[in-house]
Formats: sequence, C-alpha cells, structure tokens
Amino acid sequence: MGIVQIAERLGVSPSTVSRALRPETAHLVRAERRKQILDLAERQHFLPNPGARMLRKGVNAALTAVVPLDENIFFSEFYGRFLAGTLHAAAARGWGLHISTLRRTEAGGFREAMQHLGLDSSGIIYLAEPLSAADLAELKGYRRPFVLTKSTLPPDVNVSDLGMPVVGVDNVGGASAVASLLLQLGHRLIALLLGPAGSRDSCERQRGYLEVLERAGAVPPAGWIHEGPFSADSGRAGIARLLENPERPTAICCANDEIAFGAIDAARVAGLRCPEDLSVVGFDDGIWAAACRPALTTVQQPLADMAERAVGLVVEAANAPGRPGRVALDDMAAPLIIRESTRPLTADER
Amino acid sequence: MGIVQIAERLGVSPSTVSRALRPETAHLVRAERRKQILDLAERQHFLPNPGARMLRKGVNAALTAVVPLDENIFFSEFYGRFLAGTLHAAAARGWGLHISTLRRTEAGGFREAMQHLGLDSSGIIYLAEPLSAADLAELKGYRRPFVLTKSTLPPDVNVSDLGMPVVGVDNVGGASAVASLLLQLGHRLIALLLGPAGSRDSCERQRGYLEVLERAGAVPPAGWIHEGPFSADSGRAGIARLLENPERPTAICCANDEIAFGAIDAARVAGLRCPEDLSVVGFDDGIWAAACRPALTTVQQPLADMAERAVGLVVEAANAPGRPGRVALDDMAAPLIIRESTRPLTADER
DNA sequence: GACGGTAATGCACACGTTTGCATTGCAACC
DNA sequence: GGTTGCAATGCAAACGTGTGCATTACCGTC
Repeated sequence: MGIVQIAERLGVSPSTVSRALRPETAHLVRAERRKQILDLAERQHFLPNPGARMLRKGVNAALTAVVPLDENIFFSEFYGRFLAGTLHAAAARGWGLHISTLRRTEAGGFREAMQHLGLDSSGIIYLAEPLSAADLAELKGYRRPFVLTKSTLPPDVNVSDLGMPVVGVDNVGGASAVASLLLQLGHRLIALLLGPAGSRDSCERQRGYLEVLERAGAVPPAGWIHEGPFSADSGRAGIARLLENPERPTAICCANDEIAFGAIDAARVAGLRCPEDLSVVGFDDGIWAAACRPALTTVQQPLADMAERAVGLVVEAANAPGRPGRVALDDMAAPLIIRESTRPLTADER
Repeated sequence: MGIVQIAERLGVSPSTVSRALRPETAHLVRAERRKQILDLAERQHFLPNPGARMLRKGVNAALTAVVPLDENIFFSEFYGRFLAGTLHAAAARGWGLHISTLRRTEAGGFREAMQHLGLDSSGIIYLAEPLSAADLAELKGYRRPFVLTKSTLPPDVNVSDLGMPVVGVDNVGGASAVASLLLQLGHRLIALLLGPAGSRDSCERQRGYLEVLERAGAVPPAGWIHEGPFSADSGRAGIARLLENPERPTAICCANDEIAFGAIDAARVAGLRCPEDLSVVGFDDGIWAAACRPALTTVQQPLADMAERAVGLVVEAANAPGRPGRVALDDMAAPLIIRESTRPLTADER
C-alpha cells in the first residue's frame, strides 16, 4: 500500500497524497482533503517505501565494521568495547553502523571479498581476522574509506608502507610502564606470559617489557617466557610451566587480562597468593579487572578513543572522496592502572 | 559517481556496468571489459546507491537490531549473546546486520521515531529500552517486519493482544525449576532477591518462584523479598537487608547472575560461606557463572536460540510482505544448570 | 464582464539500479 | 550459404516518492 494506491482510492493524484503526508508540504493541501488522506493512510497502515525515499533523498550515512565470525566476539574486551565505541561515535555524527562478517572464498582472494563488502555503507573499519602480508598487498590501492586496527596486522609489517590509516594502542609504551613499575617495586625475577607468537599486540608488548628489563639487567631466562593464546587456560598453562622450574619469579607480566586471571587462579590452586607471593600485571583493563579479587593491576586500552578516531577517519574520508586518504598510524596512549595484584618487595625480599 | 557515469566514461551501457559489478551477473560480461569496469569503479570510488538498489529489489537483505544507548551493552549477557546470535543467524541466511540506537524525541512520539529507523533494512528486532503501554499502542499496525523481545514489555501487557511476534525466555518455567530444586534439597527458608519492579523478566521470575513455594507452603515473609536493579550491588544490598532480620534463610533465589554474585560476595564478607551456610541460585547462565568460585547454579537463557528465532521471523515476514505477520509468543525453554552454589540440607538441618 | 491573484491540484520527470527482451556479431554445422 | 546457437551487449521499462512547473477553479476588483 503506497501513495499511489491511496491516491487511487481517493481519486486524487499521488502528488497530493505525498504532500499531505509530509509535514513540510502539508499546508499546500486543503484541510478537508488532507484529513481524508491522513485517515486512510492510518487505516491502511501506510509506510513510505524506505528504498524510494532513500533514493529520492540520496543519503547513506553508515559505516561497516568487519568482525570475525566468532561466537563470543561481543564478550571480548576488544570487540565489545570497540564496537560500543564505534556505535556511539557513529551515532554522535548521525551515522549508522553495520556489522558484517567477512566470508573469504578460496578462489576470490581478499580484494575480491572486500569489493562486495558493505556496499550499502560509505566506509569500512576492519577488525576481523589478522591479515597476511599477501592480503595487505592485495589491498593496496583499495580506494574506499577504510581503516584498519593495528591488531589485525602481522608483527613485521611497517605501517607507514601500508597506504591506509591504522588505529592502535601504544603497546610498547604500556608494556614499558608495566616493567618499570615492577622494577620500581623491587622485583627483578620477572616472568612473561605472552600471547600467540603471530599476534602483533603480543609482540609489541613483549618488546616493551624486554626493552626495559634489558636496560635494568633483569632479562627473564628462556624458561620464564611462555607463549599461548589470549586465554585464562593459557595463563594456567604458563604457571604450570613456571612451577616446573626450581627458581620462582616474584612477578609476572601477562599479555592480557585473561591470561592474568588464569595465572592468578592457577597460582592460588598451587598455594601461591597474589600479591603476597606473586605480583601479577595484566593488559587491557577489561571490566573484570577492577571487579575481581585481587583487583588487577593492568594497562588500560583506550578502545573508545580508538573507535572514535577510526570513525572520524572514515567519515572524513567519505566526505572528501577525491583527496588521497590519510596514511597515519594513530597509536593511542595506554595508561597503567595500579590496583591490588602488585605489591612492593620488602627490603629483605630484594 | 554512479554506474551511468562509469558507463559513459567507458563507452558502454549502464546495464553492462551493473552486470559487471554484481557477482551474480558478472559472468555475463567479457572478462576483459569486466576488469576495465571494476578498475574504473574502484578508481572512482564507486558506491552503489543503496536506495536505488533497494527500490529496485524490493528488499535489502539486512535487518536492524535496535539497542539501548548504553556504554556497556555489548558486555551484558543479554545483549552480547543475543547480538552475536543475531549476527550468526543473519549471516547464515546471507543477511547483513545493522545496529542502531533509538533516539526518541519528546515531540515525535514512538511511532515517529520508528519511522526513521532502519530505513535501509528490511526488518527490525527491538531490544532497546522497555516500552510503555502508550508506546505499544502507537506501534499498533506498524507494518514493517518487526519482532520484539519480551524483556522490553511492561509486566502487565498481554502478548497475544499485541499483534506482533515476541520472542522471550520461559521465565516462569525456569524460576519454578529453581524453587523446586531448592525444596527438593530440603530448603524451606528461602529468600528472593528480585530485579526492578517494572521489569517483566523479574516479575515473571518472581511468579515462578512464588507459585512453587506457595504450593509447598514455604512462602517467604515480606522482609525476605528484596527488589533492586539487576546488579551486583543490588545483591549486596539485599544481603544487608536480610541480615537485619533475626531469622536467616538457608537459600536465596536471585533474579539474575549479577545479583547472585553480589549476594555471594556480601555473604562472604559477613562470614557466611556459599554453599555451606547459604545456597544461592542465579538466572541467565552468563559466561562467568561457570568460571567463578563457587560455580553458580543458575538458569540458562537460550539467547542464541532466541536470536535465531527472531531473525527467522523477520526474514519470513520480509519475504512474504502481503501476509499478515505471525502473532506468536515464542517462549524458549530455560533449563536449570546445577553447579556448586547449592547444596542439600542434612537431615538435622531440616 | 474582463482581469489579476491565489489556492489547490495534476502532470511529468528525476532519483540510480536492475532485468526481461531484443539485437548484434561470430562461429559451427548441415 | 542459410540456419542455428551462443556470447556479449544495448534498450527500455520498471521500482515508489518528491517536486518544479503547468493547469484549473474560484474570488475579488475595477
């Protein structure tokens, strides 16, 4: 039931119906007839065809966030917070948010997949599966407004060669601050529970830890550096590995909060209390970091700021289609949040 | 820059350009020409006009989820799981997902706000702020494919009068199972920590608890029924209230997991261990219910199933525009998950 | 009664894409 | 060489709404 049907039923032209239904033009229609039209429209539950209205008005203020096809993405700190930030940043600009998963076909290649992605939006923020160097090569010269998150890049890629804007967290700075804190608290026996080897976040955090520890001459022995997924179980496994060793660290840097939770839990099961026997630091400052006991000392990821920046870059690029896109790495400062899971060593413990 | 401009530049017809750009019809275009077209399209930042496409196709394979404008929605069990389920159910059908917040203007009313919502999608799943009876009246006869979640309804609204499909959880059944379990374990002194009075979920769960307890003659005294927000702090407040009483319950039904966490925490602070001194049951079975200590006995919300059903209803309605929409209340079974936070009373405790 | 002015409405086109049908060109076959 | 078949492309008509311009009807004025 569109305006034409309504017009037919009343023996008037669609123009009149259109004018009567839109508040801005309603004064052009004779009051009596207008009432007639509005009544029928209401009775027939008239709803303007969104496609037609959209075509006429020519807007599509919307951007697409590409996320991985994972059951629990909305619970991960990263996606949950980032997407919430994206939603807000977009809404603040009057833009809509589309969420899309990327299905890569073997045949088509990455570029091909991107071509058909988010066609009804004006820009793309990519936060899905990590990209290979080959993917990035294919992506070179992709002209639509496009922003990557740094976490999706391989560890060895130089961002400034990439030709597209990247938003990320200053992992090195955050991790350095963690190591500095532990040294300052008197710790020198420090273990690292890292994320997966291929993760850029984990590598950068490792670099941050090690740079500071090296300068202080407190480099962890090989058996004290554990790699694994970003999960609590990985933290438990790390603790198990550490306890095989005769000597025990007094502090542990974890590449994210979940690893830290797992480590604290496994340590407790093994009879080690946190922070009395073991200081533990996380990374991310998720919602549970402040809520759990002991509250976790960790590094805060400014994900809302990242999302805001990412949306800003997309909108900017969409509004200036000709101009070559900005090619910047925006690393957001990641402040250290000190809570209860770390403690200074006493003089005779040092 | 539309397909006509591209067609002009290459000296071909818009039809050919259209065919080359759409994967389904791309095989109709000579490979060489197709490459030419794709290249130029990309160079010129071509974006298909979604309005035109939609107008032409009738439907857009995308649906809009309306969520509240809340910072942490993605972390709440409800929204996080439901949205992830929605994303999957949509992707499985080749549909896209748009996420939108609803800004209600004082002047416009609810219907007005809905009009301008999700215009570029073919259906709407509403999971945002609870609706008043007046809102629902305004919504009556809204013709676009539309599904509500039961949680957004006022407690006293009869779903079958509503005229639109509603998906929800069988709160009464789940709560009954909780009360039955506690009775079976020998508990008769049972307190209730409910959610906010205006929440339909909380009311239905209360009804489920009380129906069973009444039948068993174990109705809690007034001082043992506490209402508050769905938060851990509310659980703590509830415990504080309970402890003012001379007599103490042996078991507590909580209207969601967070209340239960707060209750367990506050009880522990007060020297009461769970489950030794106090059995506690939650509702929702969030990710932390199994992970925390003691692992929480709780009721599982089949949110992924709900999302699947909601998407199915929207897609069905979108594909059959003429037919009057289904007006069903789909209450999904909510199974009870027994873990460590409940224990049977011994013979002499009863 | 002719003229001008205004209110109300109709007409026709535009918006950009998709698609059924027609057309062209070319090769293969009898 | 005419016919058939197929591949590639063009033509034109839709989709439903909004709006500039034209038209009609009516009223008041000289």
